[in-house]
Amino acid sequence: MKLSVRGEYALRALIVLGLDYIEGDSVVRIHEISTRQNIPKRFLEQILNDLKSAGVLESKRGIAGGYRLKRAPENITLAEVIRHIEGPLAPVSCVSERFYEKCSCPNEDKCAIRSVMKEVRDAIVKILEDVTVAQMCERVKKLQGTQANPLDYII
Amino acid sequence: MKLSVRGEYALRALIVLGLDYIEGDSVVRIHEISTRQNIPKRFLEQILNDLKSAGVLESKRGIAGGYRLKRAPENITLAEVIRHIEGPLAPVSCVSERFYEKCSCPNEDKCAIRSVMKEVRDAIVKILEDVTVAQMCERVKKLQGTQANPLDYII
DNA sequence: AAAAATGTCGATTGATATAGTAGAGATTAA
DNA sequence: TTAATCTCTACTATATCAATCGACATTTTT
Repeated sequence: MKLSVRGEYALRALIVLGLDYIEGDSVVRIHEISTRQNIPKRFLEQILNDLKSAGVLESKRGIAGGYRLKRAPENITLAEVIRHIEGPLAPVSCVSERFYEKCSCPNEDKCAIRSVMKEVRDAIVKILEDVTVAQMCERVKKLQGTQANPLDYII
Repeated sequence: MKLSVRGEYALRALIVLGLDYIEGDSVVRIHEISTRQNIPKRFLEQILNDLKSAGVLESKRGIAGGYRLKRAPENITLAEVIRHIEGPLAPVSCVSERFYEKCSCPNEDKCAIRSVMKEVRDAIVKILEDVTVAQMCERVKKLQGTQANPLDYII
């Protein structure tokens, strides 16, 4: 699958936004996410905007602007996010459900590689479709204890 | 993980060589593998040579030359092959056992993404470390019936 | 109305990886 | 000696990735 840096940044940003998520209109600035997660700001801009167009985030402009989750973190799976940012989860596109592409092998239906890669795909999808942003936030809390860890911030 | 074309070609070639594998000195020409599997010949040359230096294949030069498996197909796992051709199986190198690299997140030990990606890595590795070239050949036979399928060859 | 802090959008860049090609050489069997 | 093979190194074209930039739009505060 090989997650790109872009995809990793997306997930890191979503954790920040997930931890911040409260019903209400609270919003987090790009700059804050960038600083807390050590992500180049201009690059992060693109990514957040992309997640907005995916319907994962919403934004507020102007001086008190920023981003927040558009949906509850329980309803955002890693699979959805990664698919939107990176494309197929499958190791080869000839076994991808949503991004299928014919491959160059002589007979796709009877291809042994394909059958193995389908297993790999299923294993990946099973995990990534199960894990939500909310669960990632849980893990963060469990791993770090309930109070914010100073190391989470760049000084 | 995103298998590259190079990696896929390597596996396709290994299936041909696995099916051909008999104790003895029988050898398959690059040209034949290239034709049967629809792989650019000069590109395949590199790949087979690479698998040779990995200790997976051996070769014979000269007019009756070609390649064959150096070890029994039961002892060659897909994990080994892909790792040699492509590098890490893990989606991010900060969870790779053999190709570990530090990532840019603020605190790697307490990183939630890392913990998910570790699960993904384990799932991938479990499959790919289990499946051998011999098993791939079994699957081919099962999928195609015991006699060679004409579609296997480019006419 | 103006200023300042934010998000928005499209283009550009530099580095690296990928897929493939090319040429000259070494080895072996007939 | 010839012809068919593998071997080795280099090259190239294209795509992708990570990041940067500039100009613009929106909103709040003063």
